[in-house]
Amino acid sequence: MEYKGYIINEDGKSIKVTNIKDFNPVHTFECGQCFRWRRQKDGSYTGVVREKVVNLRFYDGILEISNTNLDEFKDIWFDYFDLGRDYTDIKQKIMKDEVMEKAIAFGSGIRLLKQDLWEMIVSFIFSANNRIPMIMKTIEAVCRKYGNKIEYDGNTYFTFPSIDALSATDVQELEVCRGGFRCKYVVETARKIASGEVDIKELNNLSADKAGEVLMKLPGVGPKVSDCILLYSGTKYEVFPTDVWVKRVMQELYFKREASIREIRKFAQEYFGELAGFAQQYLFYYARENGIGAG
DNA sequence: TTGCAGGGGTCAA
DNA sequence: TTGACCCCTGCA
Repeated sequence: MEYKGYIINEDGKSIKVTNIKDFNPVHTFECGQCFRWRRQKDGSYTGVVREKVVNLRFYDGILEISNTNLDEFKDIWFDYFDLGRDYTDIKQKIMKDEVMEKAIAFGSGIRLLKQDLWEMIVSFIFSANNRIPMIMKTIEAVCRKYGNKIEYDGNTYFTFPSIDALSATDVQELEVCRGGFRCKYVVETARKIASGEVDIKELNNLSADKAGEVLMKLPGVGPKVSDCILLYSGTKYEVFPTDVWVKRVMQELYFKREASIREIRKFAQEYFGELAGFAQQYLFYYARENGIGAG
């Protein structure tokens, strides 16, 4: 069966998608954009997306996804893995200098996942002033406590909780998930969205700046978290989330001096234009994995 | 063993 | 513009 240029075989348990380019699961799942994909001993990745648990492996240009089928490929995975986008072309366009050449070579298999907007809002509120392993633990605990149970391959997994589930809880209860001072932001945010005070369905129709303004009405969401939410939900690609790592790599490799977050964002958005978000992801992964600016 | 700094920012003063 | 902030890890 062919679907939008990909040849897909399904056997009732899994699908194999051939002709996948510009994809490497390590680059994609370890580049800081997602928190719920876990590397298995055999090198495959298992993750929860929407109501599904799947296991994924990649070899010889073949993307094999277990516990799914062709209908779900069309409905979920094609968009989720951004398979309609030509990353070869994107990379060429943002490879403007030697820095980007190195960063892109290093993370050549990064794809920006189109993840659930609500899940990104909560996840990146938890990310503020926090470390990745800790963020993952907290999110997992939140799913365990407030999500729905899914059984797969002898293990129990949990879906990401609904807006209603988190708006109905109270801060003290959420705090057992070890989210610290961010818990009050998450509960308040859930309530503002549930009540309709902040409308997150309209973000697609707004400019990136306006969409950011809407998101920043939510407690715990500032410029950086807002950019992450927009980028990793596939809502806007011209944003340039500037955290401490991106700040460091930009200072060291572009500015050659101290520069403010504001200045860096502005520069990047002018330099990379509508593809700034992609550039950020290669730069972030390159900086963090190589400890650029850390010493 | 204990103690302390600091982290993929945001908020409030 | 600057400190506090939950919790945890790394390192004296």
